[in-house]
Amino acid sequence: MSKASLSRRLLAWYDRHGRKTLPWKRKRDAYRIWVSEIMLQQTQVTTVIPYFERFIARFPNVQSLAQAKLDEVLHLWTGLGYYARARNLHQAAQRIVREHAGKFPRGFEAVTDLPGVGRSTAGAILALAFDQRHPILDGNVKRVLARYHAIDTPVNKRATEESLWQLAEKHTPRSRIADYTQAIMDLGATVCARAKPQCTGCPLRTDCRGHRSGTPQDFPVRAAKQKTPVKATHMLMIRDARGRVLLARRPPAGLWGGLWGFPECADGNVRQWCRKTLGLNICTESPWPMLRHSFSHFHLDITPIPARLVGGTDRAMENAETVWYNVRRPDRRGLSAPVKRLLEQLMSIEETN
DNA sequence: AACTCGGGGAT
DNA sequence: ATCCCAGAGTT
Repeated sequence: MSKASLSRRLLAWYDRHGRKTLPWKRKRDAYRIWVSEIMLQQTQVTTVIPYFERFIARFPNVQSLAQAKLDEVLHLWTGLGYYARARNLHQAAQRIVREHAGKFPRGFEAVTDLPGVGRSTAGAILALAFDQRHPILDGNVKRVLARYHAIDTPVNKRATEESLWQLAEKHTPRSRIADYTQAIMDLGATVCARAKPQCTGCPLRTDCRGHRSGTPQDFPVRAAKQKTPVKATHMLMIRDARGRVLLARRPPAGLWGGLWGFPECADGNVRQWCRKTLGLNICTESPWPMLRHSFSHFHLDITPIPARLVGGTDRAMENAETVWYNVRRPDRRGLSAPVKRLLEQLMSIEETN
């Protein structure tokens, strides 16, 4: 047994080696901490930073976010993934303005009641913003605790996760909660990294059972998952006489919910599908090379098919759900990563014309 | 308790 | 190519 508690050693390490210059730590503002915590769900810090900077520059406070159009919020989320986070963030901002007079709530129940905020994110926000004592259990904490206690049951199982919550609660100190919360995440992100943990520099190594086992990298244990299936789709890049391309808004929920994308069809007669479904006559050109887009649960093989509109533009195709998009002048819409990439390729073709 | 939901960095 | 990341919501 070590003399000092885990939290005490962790805080001493944090005072020397913690990350204190992250953009959302420039000042202790619940709004900024909330936005950062949502962006950081299942997303690495280095990926989030430029998105966070742009988002805060455009929406510096909860009022500006609440008043924004969803299309613009999704636009600033384009490429970040998990777009339900953006929809929930927008809706939660409106509820904070309406139900909490524009002030971020300080009660745990009120915070978890906000869409997109669960047990761990609520704990992190309240700990980091208001120094309230709540445990968190994100990927970093799971890894640190699973190694420290050499937990050999899968962490992605219910029972293990519940015991990890108990350990997280037990280790959370009575004071300096904000620093401790940042400290255990920083340790997990740097010293106690997923690969090649640097145990030499770890303040917990004296009584870490994972380190004692000799193979700390074997923790945490995860249940094997089945291999990801492959799906296929065709994205129709229909261009009119002016070089504009047809985009349609996807359904508000589900995959890429609320984002704008190309009409998609399965394999078959593309021209016939287009006439029956969209009421448009087109002539297709030779397909572009297939591109694979990988999700956590399946791969999507995308075949981009450029096509020309035959005949005039149908007035019915200009409405709230469809638009003839000018690739030379991108506007503020949410786009999935592959659609954004294809639009940029279309634009570079326009440039050479 | 198991699925669904993105994209990218690291390996 | 796989793994996993400051997880939450739905079924």
